Amino acid sequence: MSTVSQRARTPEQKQARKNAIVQAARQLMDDASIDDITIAALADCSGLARGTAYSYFNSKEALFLSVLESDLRQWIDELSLQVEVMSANDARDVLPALIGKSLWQHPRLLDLMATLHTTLETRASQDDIRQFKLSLADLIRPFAALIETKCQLAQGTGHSFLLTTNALAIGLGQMARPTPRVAAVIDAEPALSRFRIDFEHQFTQTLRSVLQSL
Amino acid sequence: MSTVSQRARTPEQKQARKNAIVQAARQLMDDASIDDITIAALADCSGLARGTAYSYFNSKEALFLSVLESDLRQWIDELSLQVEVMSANDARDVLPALIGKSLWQHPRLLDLMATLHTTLETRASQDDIRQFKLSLADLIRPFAALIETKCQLAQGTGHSFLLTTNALAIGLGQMARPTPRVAAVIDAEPALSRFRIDFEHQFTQTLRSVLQSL
Amino acid sequence: MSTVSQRARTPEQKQARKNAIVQAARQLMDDASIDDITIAALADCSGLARGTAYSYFNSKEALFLSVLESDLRQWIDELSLQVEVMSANDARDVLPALIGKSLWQHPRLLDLMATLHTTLETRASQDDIRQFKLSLADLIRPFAALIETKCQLAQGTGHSFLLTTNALAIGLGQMARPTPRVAAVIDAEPALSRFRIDFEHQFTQTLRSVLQSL
Amino acid sequence: MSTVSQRARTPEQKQARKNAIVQAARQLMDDASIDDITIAALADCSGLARGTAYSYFNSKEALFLSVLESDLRQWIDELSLQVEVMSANDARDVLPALIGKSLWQHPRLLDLMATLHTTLETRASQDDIRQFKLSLADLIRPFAALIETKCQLAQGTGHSFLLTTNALAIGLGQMARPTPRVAAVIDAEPALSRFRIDFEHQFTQTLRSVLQSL
DNA sequence: TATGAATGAGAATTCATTCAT
DNA sequence: GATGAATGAATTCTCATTCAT
Repeated sequence: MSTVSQRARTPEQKQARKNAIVQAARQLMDDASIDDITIAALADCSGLARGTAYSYFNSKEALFLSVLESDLRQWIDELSLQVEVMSANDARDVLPALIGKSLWQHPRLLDLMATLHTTLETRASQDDIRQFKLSLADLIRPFAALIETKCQLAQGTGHSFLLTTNALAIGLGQMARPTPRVAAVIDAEPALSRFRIDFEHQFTQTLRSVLQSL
Repeated sequence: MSTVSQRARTPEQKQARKNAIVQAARQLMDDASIDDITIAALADCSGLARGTAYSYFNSKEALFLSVLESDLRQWIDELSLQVEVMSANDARDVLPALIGKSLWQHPRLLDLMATLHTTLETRASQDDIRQFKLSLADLIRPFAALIETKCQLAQGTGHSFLLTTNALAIGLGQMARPTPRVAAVIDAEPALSRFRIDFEHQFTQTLRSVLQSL
Repeated sequence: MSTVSQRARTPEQKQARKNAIVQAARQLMDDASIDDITIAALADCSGLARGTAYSYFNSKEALFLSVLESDLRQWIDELSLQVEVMSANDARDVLPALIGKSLWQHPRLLDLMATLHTTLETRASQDDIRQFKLSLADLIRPFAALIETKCQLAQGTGHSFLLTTNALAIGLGQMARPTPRVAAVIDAEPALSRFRIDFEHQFTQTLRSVLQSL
Repeated sequence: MSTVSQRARTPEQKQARKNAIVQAARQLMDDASIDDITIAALADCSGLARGTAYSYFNSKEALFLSVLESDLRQWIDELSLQVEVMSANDARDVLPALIGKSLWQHPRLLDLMATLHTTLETRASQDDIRQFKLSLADLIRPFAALIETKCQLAQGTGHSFLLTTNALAIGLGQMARPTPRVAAVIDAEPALSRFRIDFEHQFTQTLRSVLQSL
């Protein structure tokens, strides 16, 4: 539970407040799924009042859309740095594993990506959706371009590649991180061993194939 | 709204009841998401009482787990027939498109697959999960084997292939079938045209690459 | 807090349940305004669970619409008996005072009538409004006819008379029964003595004039 | 959205501010009920900040009490002019229709009058209530006197007449101006045609009877 | 088995008002 | 006086599940 300054007046302070709320959300996501995180908990955790969250976000969904955007931005930034220093020879070989590894290390991002279509975009307002998607598009564009360059892909192929990346992150992310109860079942039944999934391996393999064929 | 006989006594009658409920669930899924389908509606639609559903299923989740199992069984059966008559030469080329097309024609299946890890397995009891997963394993095994044979894949690769298939079905299925509100946003903003996704194309492409490299 | 039988099965028992809830509402209205009565309190007072109220009424508003209908029915029944035994000579003279007195003795009815247009009909669903209004029409028709007969009024005049009655009940009812705070102000300021209103007197006077001129 | 000068220092400027807020309230009342008008909207519309409204009014209720007072003052002034030029012969005949017509043309006033006892006086502070009522008394006194003179009524009868006027304005005003939803129900059901009310007619009739008998 | 009445937990959101600046 | 960020109380309604009959 972090507390912030008294009252946000300047745009910077306001942004700081937004960040504080987003940060609280991140924290809570370590121990609970989005559905189980209440605005009350969020408020407590960020040291603000229940209603204050709503001066910064239109809804719970808008809030988590913001978390996703911010997490995604960080992730892409991180990755971009690594991709940029990559030799063009390696890129096709190394990129899939790099992404897979990175994704696996960002379970919150995997959660958010899976929740996006299921819950977030289902309940958010059109305006919030639009804003999020436009930001997302801006975020993706240069990254797709960078990948195209490094991997010497045809124009437009970068987007397609990221699309598949996203689909796999959602699908494999869910399969590879079962809830404790599901994990217990899988572990207890030898016949279910096939359902124990190695995210990084599976993800990398698939993405590598995709990249090969582009 | 179908009505069934007064009282199910024989195992056959009981199975008929189960089927009736599953059938009602299928029907309702045409117009609503699982979350929006209430047990009350299910009861009405199957001509039974609210409580009766609980004589046949332990929970709402267990019920939809049954729907998924049943849908999946049908789907695999259908597909198996088509794969079996496939010439081994074509298989690698044709299989991905075949699966993609078929999946796209079974939106209910796409919904169920996406809901499985998110909701169904999260809330169902361990027993129900176990039962479902064991059935699923039985269902998949011969299909994976068939694919391995037809496509001349190494042992175990069939499973891996189906894993990827599943991940893509979940991820791309969600992206390619936005809710009306999301679709409206995408359609209204030229900058978002990239988010309009051709499921069959994207799916087939990816799966073909995967198959190629196995 | 009254408790009722375990489970309402027959239509009679169900009606009894409805009545019990309505009765609880009546009870609570003695000490609080409709706005201040929560469904929770209502449930407690009727010995039922929160949700149960909603199997009998679609909304809080629908519930109070029922209270109003029932109170009105009783009131009209009572009054009808008295009007019926009235000599035709007296009727025009006596009716206004009778109504005025009776209304004054039914403060809950005054409250409900005032709330009807303000809150109840504003928030209830169309269906609930329709049902209420149709019942109301049925309730009023014979009463209006009775009045026409007794007071030897022209056809249709009874309705008009009741309309005015209603308007005065609403308006004068509010003015004549100020909240404690308002009453305190009026009592403390001599200049406001005119705002201390004798409901029965004012009501009767006005209604008598109206009746005279019909 | 009107904007006012930077800072009110002189009493005139302060009064101007108050007027600006009252004016904004009037504007917003054209499209929304008092309950639906938020202080935020009021602030926006008057070009002031949320908190500033509270330098001029103790509460939302006090504010609308001011609107009512001001509207009532204008209305009485208007009407007084017309009554003053009335011939004493006509007065009794013409006054009810004049008031009815004028009231019907001031829907905002009807709203405020209906809200007065229901909400405004219920929630305002004693001081605000006192102040309002005293102003009201001052407002009414000369008008009542004027009516007494013109219509040759006994002393004190003018007040009584205005009392009835108020009651009818409240009651009939509500009945004659149903919300769209209620109107839809009434229009759709032939059995409810009696609930479609002609305010001016009903009001004038009743008031004329009252006046006759005074 | 079948029924369907009863249960009751659970949480987002609004908005008048305050008060630090 | 003016501002507007922060506050936080307060409540309806849904719906999966149970269990008496």
